[in-house]
Amino acid sequence: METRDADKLLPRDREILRDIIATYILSAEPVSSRSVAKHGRLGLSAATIRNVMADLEEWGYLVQPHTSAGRVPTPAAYHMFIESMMQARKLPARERRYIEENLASTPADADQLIGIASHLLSELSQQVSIVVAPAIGDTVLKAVDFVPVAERKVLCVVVSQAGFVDNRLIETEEEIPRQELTRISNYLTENFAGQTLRDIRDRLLRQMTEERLQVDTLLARTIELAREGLALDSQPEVLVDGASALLARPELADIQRVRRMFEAFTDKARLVRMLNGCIQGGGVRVLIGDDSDLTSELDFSLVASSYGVGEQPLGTLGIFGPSRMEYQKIIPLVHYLGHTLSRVLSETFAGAPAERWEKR
Amino acid sequence: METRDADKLLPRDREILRDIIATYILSAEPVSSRSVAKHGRLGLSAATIRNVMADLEEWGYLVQPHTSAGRVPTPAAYHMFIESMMQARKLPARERRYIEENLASTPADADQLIGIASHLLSELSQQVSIVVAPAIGDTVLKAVDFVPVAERKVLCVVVSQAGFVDNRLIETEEEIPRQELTRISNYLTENFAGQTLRDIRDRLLRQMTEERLQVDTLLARTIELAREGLALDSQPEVLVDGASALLARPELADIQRVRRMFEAFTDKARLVRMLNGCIQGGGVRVLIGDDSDLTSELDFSLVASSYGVGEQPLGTLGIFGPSRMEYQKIIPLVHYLGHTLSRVLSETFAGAPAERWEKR
DNA sequence: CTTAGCACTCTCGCGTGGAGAGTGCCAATT
DNA sequence: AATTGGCACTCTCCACGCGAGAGTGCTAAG
Repeated sequence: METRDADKLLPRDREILRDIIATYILSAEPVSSRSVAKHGRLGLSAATIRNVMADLEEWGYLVQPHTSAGRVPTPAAYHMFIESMMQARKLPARERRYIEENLASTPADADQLIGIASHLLSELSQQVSIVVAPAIGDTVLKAVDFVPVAERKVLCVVVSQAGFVDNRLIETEEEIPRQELTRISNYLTENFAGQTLRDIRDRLLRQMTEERLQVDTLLARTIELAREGLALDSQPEVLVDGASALLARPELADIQRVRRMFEAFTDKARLVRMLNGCIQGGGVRVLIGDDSDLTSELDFSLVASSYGVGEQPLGTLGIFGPSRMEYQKIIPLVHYLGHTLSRVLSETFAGAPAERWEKR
Repeated sequence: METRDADKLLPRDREILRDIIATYILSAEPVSSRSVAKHGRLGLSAATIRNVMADLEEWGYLVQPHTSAGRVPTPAAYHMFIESMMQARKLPARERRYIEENLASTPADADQLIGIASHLLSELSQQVSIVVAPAIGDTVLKAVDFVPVAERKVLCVVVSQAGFVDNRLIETEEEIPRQELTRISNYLTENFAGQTLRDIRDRLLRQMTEERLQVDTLLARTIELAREGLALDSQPEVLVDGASALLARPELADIQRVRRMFEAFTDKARLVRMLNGCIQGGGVRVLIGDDSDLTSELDFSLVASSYGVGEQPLGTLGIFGPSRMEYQKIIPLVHYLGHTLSRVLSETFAGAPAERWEKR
């Protein structure tokens, strides 16, 4: 099977392939030569279409499930379709407004925002949405606070620049009075706001080794609390929403696939790895079929985009569903939502408008 | 069909019913008279068993899917089984240790703890676990903190006595300097710790109307922040875990049921209502079949228990699965986990051992 | 190069029929 | 009077086959 580049195809062949893909996306059933001949605006007979289809199969753009069935697009076909056969439709004004209303109307902290974004994605696409929150170690500090909750137990609350809140319980070696905790909170917040947790922790630990001998108790305690409280080993959070809508689709008629899909969602680490492969560049990335083990097993695709504040990408958001998805709708949706989430985060928490997340 | 109380049944009938239920729980297939005759320790012939089974069907403890199929227990049968036919096996030491290691080894805040508990439940039962976090309005305040995150945007962080952390973004009418926010945090924490958020908010609002005229700006701001920050309208959080394990079970062979199940999980409000029906009393409650719309639709059961700190119940935790579940294992598991979670929460955050959550 | 025609292939739905499992009932037994 | 063996009956499940329908590939004609 010799593959053939997009520009090697004749315009007519491209048109036929486009028709087949578009039809299949809507119908979920193998497309026959007859239906292309009827529907297509080319005025060709079914027999001619058949010849072209045989060629397209040879180039690797179509497969048939069995002899005497219609044909189904391959991942390569979808890629070409997205690349050069569809015009990404602008997101309808209704949906833009809906997103705007839900995401930008009432003030919400960043964790709530990504929850809303996840829900919007799955609701508007009727597919599964996946949103990855920022990894804690990379977030830029806005404020730290230490709250005593029990004897020798201190709760460390970290607020990141982008408005994400994380907390962690620390067991201290000795009881630290409330006032001192407040002083330490203030000290850390005033001196280290604007740096990433990773940097702060490293600096404090270095400081500790340098001044080990003449260290005073306050500083020692500060370092102790920071070492524990700013630990970064935790996995980024992953939100998955809308799984039940997917179950309505014909490709999930058999339980085994449903199960594999759910197992895929359960393996958060793999999801994160996959999603984060898409984080470079501000645009939308699409993984189809062979691009990743996860998508190829199931004949699924992933449409993903990153979001962030100002220059800095923070997390990823995307849609996971059958390869046969309406890319003309899904891609603008993911793009718009990534952009809007970034904008809202920037406006709310940084006070400055986003630059990098240009409007499309 | 006249139902008949448990004590009206002859010992032999009870023994046979017990056998049928136990067999069905393991096999998931209608139980025949022959298999009872063979397996049972009664030394009766299949024909005799058949007569008894016909009676049991008449009393409402068994049904047959169709003539010439074995029989299946009804919800009434399960209830009787749980009530008086099984000895709740003690949880194996291995599992106790496993729970202990995961729940009580490293310090974790309450939100992490309920996450771990949820995961343990589903892992050890191979069923779906559901954990309901405390409703924010009912939690007892340990500390409040206001963190400025942007111009006129303040993040309110509330830590409850039991170690739950919640936060909410507030938009203030005018910019409030950081130092003043700290003073307000301290004021609220020192004066109101130990009361529920609901009470605090009510008291502050009343105070406001009383002193409206000669109110000073600091107090006004305090009230403004408290009104917004301690708002209680939010739904309690619900954690659902282990759905993929359930898909392996034979009762979910058809997609429609899987879908209904997922839709049930998505409707958090209903879940919470159902779970909270179980919150009274420290023990384990079991809902089967007709007890609730949710369980009857699917032939599912819910085994639930509440957890809390000291005297106060805070949330609910439980297992949701086919009625045909191994109650002898599941009930002790839910009981033990509810108890352990309560104990850990109490030890960590209240400093005092639980009394109400007695050891079994 | 296109197209009509045709033979060929494969799936799918449907009815049939037999095997198997389980029951209900009756008559015999203890 | 309770228990049991025997037997006819019912219902499910599966395998088989058959025919209809859909779609293709190929060939020969336009």
